[in-house]
Amino acid sequence: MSPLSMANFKNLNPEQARAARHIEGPQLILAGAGSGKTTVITTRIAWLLHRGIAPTAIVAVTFTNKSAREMKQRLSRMLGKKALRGMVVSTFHSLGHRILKQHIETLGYRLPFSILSPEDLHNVMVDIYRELKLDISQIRDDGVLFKISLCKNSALSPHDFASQKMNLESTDLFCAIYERYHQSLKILNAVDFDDLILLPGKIFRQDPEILERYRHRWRFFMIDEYQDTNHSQYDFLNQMVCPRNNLCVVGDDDQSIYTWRGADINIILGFEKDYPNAQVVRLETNYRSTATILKAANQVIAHNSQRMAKTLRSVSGIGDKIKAIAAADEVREAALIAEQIRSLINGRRLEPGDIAILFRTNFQSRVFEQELRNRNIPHHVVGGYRFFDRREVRDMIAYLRVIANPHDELALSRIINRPRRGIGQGSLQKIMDYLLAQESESRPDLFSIMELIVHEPGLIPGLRKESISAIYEFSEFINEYRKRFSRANRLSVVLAQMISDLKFDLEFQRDGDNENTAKARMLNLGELVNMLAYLEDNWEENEPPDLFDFLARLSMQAQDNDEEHPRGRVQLLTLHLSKGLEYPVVFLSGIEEGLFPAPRTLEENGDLALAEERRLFYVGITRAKQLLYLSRAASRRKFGEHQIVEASRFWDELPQDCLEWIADETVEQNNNTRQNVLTDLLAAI
DNA sequence: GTAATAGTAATTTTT
DNA sequence: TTACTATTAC
Repeated sequence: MSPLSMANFKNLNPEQARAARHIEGPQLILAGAGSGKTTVITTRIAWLLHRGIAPTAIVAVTFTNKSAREMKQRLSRMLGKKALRGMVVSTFHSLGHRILKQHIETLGYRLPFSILSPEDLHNVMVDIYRELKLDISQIRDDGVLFKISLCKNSALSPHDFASQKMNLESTDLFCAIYERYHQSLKILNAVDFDDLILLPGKIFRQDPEILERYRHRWRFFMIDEYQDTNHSQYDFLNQMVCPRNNLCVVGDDDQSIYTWRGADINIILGFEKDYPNAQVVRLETNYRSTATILKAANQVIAHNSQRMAKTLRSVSGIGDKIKAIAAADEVREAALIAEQIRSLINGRRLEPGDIAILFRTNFQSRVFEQELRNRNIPHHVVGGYRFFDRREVRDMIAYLRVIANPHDELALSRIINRPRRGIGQGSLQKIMDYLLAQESESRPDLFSIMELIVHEPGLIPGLRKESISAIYEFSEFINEYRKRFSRANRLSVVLAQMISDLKFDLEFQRDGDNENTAKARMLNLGELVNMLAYLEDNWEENEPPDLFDFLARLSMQAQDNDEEHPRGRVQLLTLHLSKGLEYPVVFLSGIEEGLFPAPRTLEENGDLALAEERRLFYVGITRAKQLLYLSRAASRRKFGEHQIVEASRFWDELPQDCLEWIADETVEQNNNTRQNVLTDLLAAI
């Protein structure tokens, strides 16, 4: 063994070492929170390489792009970049995309294809509802898109899914919608997120030769966060792994928090049945948190009945008590937390970056932002209002999508009149009416119709002359840039050129933006250019990246570019996003009935949902290394109105002797009967 | 075809 | 409260 790997093993406890030394066959690592699983994974990969296994034979799958990136960084620090050449470290979705990029044509799609955003999918559904004469405003309430996604993630046929999960009369309707949905996607030459997993599995089944090629190349698989695997991922993976079953999975059933997305905890619970002779290793020593924090975590999770029993042991001291805060309302809650943070930074020599504020729902972040800003405490909202949600950014991405994939009518109709060029709703509707009247099998796409119109101005009656010449100029513009992008050796240069050609700055002024917002919007577009330049500079494949690669990256990595977790700032994030992260100080806020546990799932799914919410609580608690604060408000503004809220049932599940209450003076005063008057008064300030 | 206004609906969690 | 939609006036 090289001295390097010797040193690596020395730092592991016996169980960790046993897990890291495993090479062939199936292995299940049950890794409790903070038990050093990342170290085990990276050490095991080092061990595989040390034993002469080629990096190109290893695939490590993570749940988020962020953890993929971190794993890569850790590995290259340990072994050097060279040693990792050709190793796949990615999310399930990027892995699927990699395969589709090679083989999607066998399913009748063309390259490049588009990956549709939730917004695009909604638009697709609007058309389907119109066609079926259904009420468009019900799309959201029906949750059709959600159901379609769940159906795909469960690897069920629409019929099976519908008959299992819905009542009988809606089964046919669901199947009809499902079928139309896929026809639409096919016409757009586009896939949704779930297809990135589902379609590769389909290709494998349809074409064993392709599957065989991947089996030959990839011989060792490691899957992180296995408890969050869904059936479609399981199927995809299972095909590649067979028959060698060199599969090492790492997970913790207590941290399964994605069943609403089709993840099935039974997959990890059934691992030993699925893969007989599996080596099972339990990591129960926690190196992260104080004994007090762990005691709370253990006691909370013990309320769940269906779990692989385990208890985390602490190696740290007792530590401070858990601080509990009950504030008058959500503004006071945020203010108290901000004040605590201020004194932690001043008194305890903590950096803002050591601190995180966690919450159940995104909208809770606003008040915190406000209060932190008021006190000049540097902070950052992870994943909140996303860069990619900005209108101008989405517009520019739509341009790129049309240029890359001419069939992408969704993107095309988004930009056809942006900047305004005189092709308004009316004209677009006339064209679309004409299109929809064509036979659906052979119907041309919007873009080629536009070119036809130019040559044959009478094709669509009632189209104004001005509109026709605008259509001409627009399609010329797209064609010109399609040419430039395909010839360019620096895509980012062409993109910058295109942005300035489009004169978006003038458009922003016309929108009535003031000078500052217009500038900010231009800066956002500039940021898009930077991202493309960054991609070009750091591309590791042999062929240089094209627009398709850039777009894929944008849709799959939307949430985490390098700016996503800037150091040195208080981090604000949802509990879901906090999984896998740790902070010296954690504030877990809004622990109230009606908020956490979230009420909506409780109605539908009862105990199962409550158990998942509890796991989420457990995840939150175990993020903290030294100090944990739990808080709630007595009143919270909902839809602009104050409502009295109760303490969450989770409070009762905590060891009360570990809690130390911090008083909010306004709550003390509220013990008078003037409760409502006071909260209202406070809110008015 | 565009801009301004009034009216309405909404808050789980995300690759 | 905000954010999005539909209607109306220009």
